[in-house]
Amino acid sequence: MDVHMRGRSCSSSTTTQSEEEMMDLRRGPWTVDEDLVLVNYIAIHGEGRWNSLARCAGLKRTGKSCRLRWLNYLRPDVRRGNITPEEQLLILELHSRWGNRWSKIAQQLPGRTDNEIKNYWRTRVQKHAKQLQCDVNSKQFKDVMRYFWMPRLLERIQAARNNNSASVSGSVHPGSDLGQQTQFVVAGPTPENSTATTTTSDSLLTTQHHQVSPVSDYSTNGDYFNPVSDTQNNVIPTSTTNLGYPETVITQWSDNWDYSQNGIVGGGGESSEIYLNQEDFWFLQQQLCDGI
DNA sequence: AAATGACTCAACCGCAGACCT
DNA sequence: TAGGTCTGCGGTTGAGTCATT
Repeated sequence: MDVHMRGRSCSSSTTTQSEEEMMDLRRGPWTVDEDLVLVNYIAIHGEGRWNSLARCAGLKRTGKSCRLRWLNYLRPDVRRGNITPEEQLLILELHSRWGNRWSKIAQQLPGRTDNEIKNYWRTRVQKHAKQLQCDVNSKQFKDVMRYFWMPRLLERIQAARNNNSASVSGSVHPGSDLGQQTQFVVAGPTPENSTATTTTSDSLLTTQHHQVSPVSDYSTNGDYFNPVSDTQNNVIPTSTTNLGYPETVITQWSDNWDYSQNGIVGGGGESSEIYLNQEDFWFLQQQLCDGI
């Protein structure tokens, strides 16, 4: 925080609770005018000292509210739009490492806010856990994430990279350091005793791609993972171990994921989310109940 | 076209720790 | 050093939007 903001340059000193109550502070959604006032004020004076900032800028808001509005919405480097597969992967990995440390996780995703990541986790990830009828912190669900969800995301990233490699070499997406810095730990029989593969994302992309069954022909039918037929019994060769699980399980899991469900976010095949249909959930639940 | 339910996400709240006087 | 204030974090809420019936 800027040291110069520590001083109380505005007319009044501290504002007591009762004074605040008398100032009929505004609450609820911000207006365009309020946004402009806040942005202009911060452009001149910098951020920080939110309570005095709110007073000096003439905003009838709490300092907290101003801070939140700035950090989560008005800041110029805030990224808008869907969470990309790369970001999803990073969130899953970092959450498995740090838990609900949203701000810490957000620091690893440039332009994303802790609020956004927290919302993503609650609306998407916890939803899957709920539908699988297991706790989001349970070992079973963590296994689903680690051994299935994350590899699928990696495949998706790999596929996207392959598609883009002709025109843009080596890019993940703007603002992401995924390709340069991030290390993932995904593989291994169990999180606790695993001989986990620690590698850069680039090499992991290659490695992981061989550890899970290949995706069926989404590139030609445009339907990322919509099993048309033969979803239970087809044998897809894998070149290495299937993370300690029987190959049939991995194959069946893979073939029952449905990426094509009409999107809550983005819609259809364009969605970056991974969805399950009812049969998928039933199947996964059976696997979980059987202890895989 | 209207009603209903599901979903998203901006914004709020309470708390803890840091900081200031 | 104590008390007050500020900041940042994680949890929660509810208005708005979209899809389905």
